[in-house]
Amino acid sequence: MATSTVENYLKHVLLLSDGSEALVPMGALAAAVAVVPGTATTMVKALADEGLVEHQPRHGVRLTGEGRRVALNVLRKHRLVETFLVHVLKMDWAKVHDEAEQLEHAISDEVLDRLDALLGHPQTDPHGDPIPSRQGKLSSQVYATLATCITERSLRIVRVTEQSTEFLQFAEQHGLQPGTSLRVTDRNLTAGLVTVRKPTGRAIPLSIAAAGKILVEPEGKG
Amino acid sequence: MATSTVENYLKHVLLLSDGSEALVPMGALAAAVAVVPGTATTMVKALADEGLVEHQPRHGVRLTGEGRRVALNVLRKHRLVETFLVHVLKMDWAKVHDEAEQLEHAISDEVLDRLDALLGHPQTDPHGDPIPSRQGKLSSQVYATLATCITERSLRIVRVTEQSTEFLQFAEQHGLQPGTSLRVTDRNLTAGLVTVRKPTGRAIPLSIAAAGKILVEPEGKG
DNA sequence: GTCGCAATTTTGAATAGTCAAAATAAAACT
DNA sequence: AGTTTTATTTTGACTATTCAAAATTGCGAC
Repeated sequence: MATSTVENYLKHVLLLSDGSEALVPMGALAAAVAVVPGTATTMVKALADEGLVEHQPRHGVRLTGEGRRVALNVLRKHRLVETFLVHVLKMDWAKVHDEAEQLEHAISDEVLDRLDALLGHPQTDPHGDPIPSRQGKLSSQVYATLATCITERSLRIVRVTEQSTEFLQFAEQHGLQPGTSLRVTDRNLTAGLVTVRKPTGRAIPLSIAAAGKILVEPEGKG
Repeated sequence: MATSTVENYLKHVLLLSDGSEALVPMGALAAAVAVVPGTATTMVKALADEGLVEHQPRHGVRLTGEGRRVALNVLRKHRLVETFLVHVLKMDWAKVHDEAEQLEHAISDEVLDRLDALLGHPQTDPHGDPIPSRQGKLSSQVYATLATCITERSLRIVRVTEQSTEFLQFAEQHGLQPGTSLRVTDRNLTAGLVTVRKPTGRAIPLSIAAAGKILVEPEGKG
C-alpha cells in the first residue's frame, strides 16, 4: 500500500499536470510537496521504480495509469472530506483544506463510499473543484476566470482554484464563493486590477492574479 | 507534535495500565503495539527523554502527567470516531476499530469538538467504553444513554439525569423510568431523533437531547 | 557556436522507526 | 545457593524520508 508520502507526491503530480499529458517539472513538484528539489528527485526515482510515475531525467515526471488511479483516489478523498467538513461539521471554508490534507491519507475506501452517500454523491467540493468519481473520472470542464471573462455581464462563480488560507479567507470575507453572482465592472490590465460588483453590494477590487483564481460561467446556464 | 507512532505507544500504555499506577511490562506494550520487544524498549527510552513516560528499566513503563494528557486525547479521538462511524455512517460494529485506529491520529482537535457536538456529547462509544472528557477525565462507571447505546438490544433504564418537571412528566407519561425495559429501534442523528419501544407498547420518539438524559444498561447484568 | 544561469541530479549525512539476534538481568525452581 | 527460564535490553543493520551542498546538464542569450 502506498504510504501517505507517496500518495501526496502522486496527488500533486496529478494536480500540476492539470489534465494534460505534459511533464511536470521537478521544481514545481518539489515546491508543491514542500521539499527541496533533491528530495523530489530521489522520491520520484523511487516512484518510477514502483511503476507509479514515468521519470524523464532533467525534464520532469508524468503519472502512469496506475499512478493516476492512486492519485485520483486520494483527490477524491480530499475533496469529499472537505465537503463533509463544510456541510456536515459546518467548518470554516478556509480551514478545511489543511484538515483534509491529513485525513485524505487516513480514511479507508469504505468510509469514503459512505461519506459520499451521506453527502448525496456531490459533484464538486465547497471550492467548486470537481470530485473524481469512484471510477476515477474527473470532469474537466474549462471555465473563464475573472481575469479573462467579458465585462458587464452577469456571471456566477463556479470555482476558486487557490487553496491558501489567506486567499480563501479574503474570498470568504468578500463573499466570493462558488454560487455567488457578480459581474466584472472594470478591468485594467496595465494597472493589474479587476473590479467586480455583486448585485447587492459595492465594488470589490481584485488583483489580476487573484481574479485569475476565480472561475466563472455566464449566469443562467447548466 | 507527537507523531502517530508516539501517540499509539502512549495510548496503549494508558489502556494497559487500566486506571492504576502500576507499571506496564515491556512485553505487554510490545505486543499491544505489535512490535518486537527490543523496539518497544528503544521507543520507550525515547519517550522517557521527552518526558512522556517514566521508564524503570527491567520493570516497566508508566505515563507521566503530560503523557497521560496526550494519551487521553488520542483515546477520546478514537472513541468519538468509532461512535461517529457506527451512528452516522452506519458502519459495521466490528470494522470500526481498525478504521478509528487510523483516523485517531489524523483528526484535529477542532474536528474532534465538532464531532462531539454532532453526536450529542456521548459518554460512551458504541461498545460502552467511556469516552474521556475534553478536560481529560475518564470515568470508570459510565452508562450508555439512549442516544449512544447500540440499537435493537434489550436494555433497562438505570437513571434519568434531568430534574426538570417538564422532562420528568414527559418521561413518566411514556413510562420511561428507572427499571423500565426497552430497546432502541431507530436512531437518526441527522434528524436528531431516536425511537424506542417498550416490550409491550408502540414506538416512542425522543429528541437526541432527551435520549441523552436517559441512562441504560444491557438487560440482565449487574 | 560558446557561455552562463537556472534547474536538476548526485552525494553524504541525518532522523524516526523497525527487526534479528546476542547479551544480560530478574525471577523461579530445584 | 546454583541453575534454568523468561523478560528485557543492547547491538548492528535496514528502510523511508529528508536536507545541504556540490556536481552536472540543458537551454537561451549573446
